[in-house]
Amino acid sequence: MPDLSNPVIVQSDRSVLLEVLNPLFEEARDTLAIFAELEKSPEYMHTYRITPLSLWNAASSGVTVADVLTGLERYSKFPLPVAVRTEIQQLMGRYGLVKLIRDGEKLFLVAEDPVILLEIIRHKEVKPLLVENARDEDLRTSSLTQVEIIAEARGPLKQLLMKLSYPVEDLAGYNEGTPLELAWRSDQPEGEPFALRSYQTEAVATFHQQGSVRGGSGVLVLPCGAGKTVIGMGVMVALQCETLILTTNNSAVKQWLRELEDKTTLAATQMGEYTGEKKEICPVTVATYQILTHRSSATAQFTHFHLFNEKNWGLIIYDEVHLLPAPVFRATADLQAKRRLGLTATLVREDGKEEEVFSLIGPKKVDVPWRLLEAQGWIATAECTEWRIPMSPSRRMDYALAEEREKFRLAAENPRKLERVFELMEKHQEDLVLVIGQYVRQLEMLARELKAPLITGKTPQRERDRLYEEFRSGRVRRLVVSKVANFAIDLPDANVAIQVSGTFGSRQEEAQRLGRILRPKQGDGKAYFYSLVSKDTKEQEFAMHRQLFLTEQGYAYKIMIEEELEI
DNA sequence: TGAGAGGGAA
DNA sequence: CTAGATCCCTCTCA
Repeated sequence: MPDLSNPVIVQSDRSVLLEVLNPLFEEARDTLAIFAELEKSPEYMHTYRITPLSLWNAASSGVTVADVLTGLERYSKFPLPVAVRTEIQQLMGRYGLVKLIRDGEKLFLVAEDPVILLEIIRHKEVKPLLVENARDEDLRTSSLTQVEIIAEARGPLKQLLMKLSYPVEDLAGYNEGTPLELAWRSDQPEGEPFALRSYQTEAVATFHQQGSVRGGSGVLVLPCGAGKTVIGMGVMVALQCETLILTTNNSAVKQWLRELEDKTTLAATQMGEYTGEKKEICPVTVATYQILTHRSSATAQFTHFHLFNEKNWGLIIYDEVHLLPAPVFRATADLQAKRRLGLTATLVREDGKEEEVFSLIGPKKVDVPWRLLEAQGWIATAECTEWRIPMSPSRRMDYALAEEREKFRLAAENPRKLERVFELMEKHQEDLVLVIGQYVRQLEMLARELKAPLITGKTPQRERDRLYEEFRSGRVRRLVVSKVANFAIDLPDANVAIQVSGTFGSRQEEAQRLGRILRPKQGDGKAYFYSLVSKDTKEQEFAMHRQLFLTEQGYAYKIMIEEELEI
């Protein structure tokens, strides 16, 4: 029976339309997020797509075909297209059709259905990954259900089978690594003893699975502010082994070390950093991705890959796994016998290598919904507004005549944004406001007009520290910041962010910037995020793409349109 | 030994 | 697609 009051339309190409203004929108969105990817999020109608990977990620975190189908049926206006129903069954059923298991030192690829196994081992790229006598035609009988593979081929085989649409369930287990004793510190320096939040405890347990082969590798998806570091440390405490932590930049390295020192019993001598600055190798070592991707100019070899073998790591933590660079994937393919924990706020990568994450780090284990955190008061409620601001008639003319590549910048630097910034400043006099933008020229102008300090990449660290401190103490209530805001985790919290320009459509960027203002606040506890874009321009289009991530995370954007001036 | 500038990379 | 920022290495200067 059609029920037109429902918010969802499922189409036979596996795309899903969701009405934003429908009373069931939020419920339906939270359901779709479990097994579908958000593709577009304009004001009134969001588009999701059910992909093989989104189904496999769901399957690996325990979601069943029945869950998906009933979820879709509950919110759908029309009966599910039969084709979609069968495709979901077939695709989702493929996860776990083939498994990797271990018997002593040997690794086997296993399938209950001999036909599937035969299809796989006949494949010419699979063949070289099997042990020699398994390649022999004569050994293949119609009832063959397992075949030995070369142990080193564990990673490459999983990648290859992913391409052939047979996502492998890897149950071959792990090396324990060198043991390392560590625990949470009971003597917290600052009052309250430290305790994991309930969803953090659950996340650790789901990853760990009491050390069984079902746990031990995979990705935890946690919204900004959910405490990724804490969960990483929780896994370390559960596993008690030497650990390599890989992260995006130097300040994140410092942050991990600070947190480890503050919250665990590890002694300072047991942890170190492996970066451009220092090359320490300790039982717990924190390194940047960048140092691993560095090649010697003479030999073009990766200079620091030896770090992976310097110690018998029992766990590798991939912080912000959506940013993990390609060479590190290659190294990780050879590390499949080590436990691997990926941490991220989103599975979506701008380079589209989501399948590599699934094959080589592991499938999604846990997805902590943003709404849970908000409901429990761990993050602030944010009000997001996009202001569409027209350009002056003369600028519109310039825009129309400009080269493709100049258009974006012309729109981004629309001087009429300044008036809106002043108005917002007026409204938020008592608040701590960050003005964030992409073009230094534009920001210099804004800083001058607002009489606020400016921080860009050129600002020396000392100067930054001083300004951060002034801001933190409230002596300075406005800061103008460039792209440094995307990376600097030491930037103090604010409760208002005004984005005057952003890059071409990076979803992560928007998220990082919003993350700046999401810590719970005093007062009305609310955070405000404003994005200023020039009306009817490329900038407006790119803004839509950026907002995808926030919509995915459960934020609603309010669109405000400024009136044209009379000519 | 450490700070700082300059260049290349992704 | 740009412009901007970061990181790593190397070199120089005290």
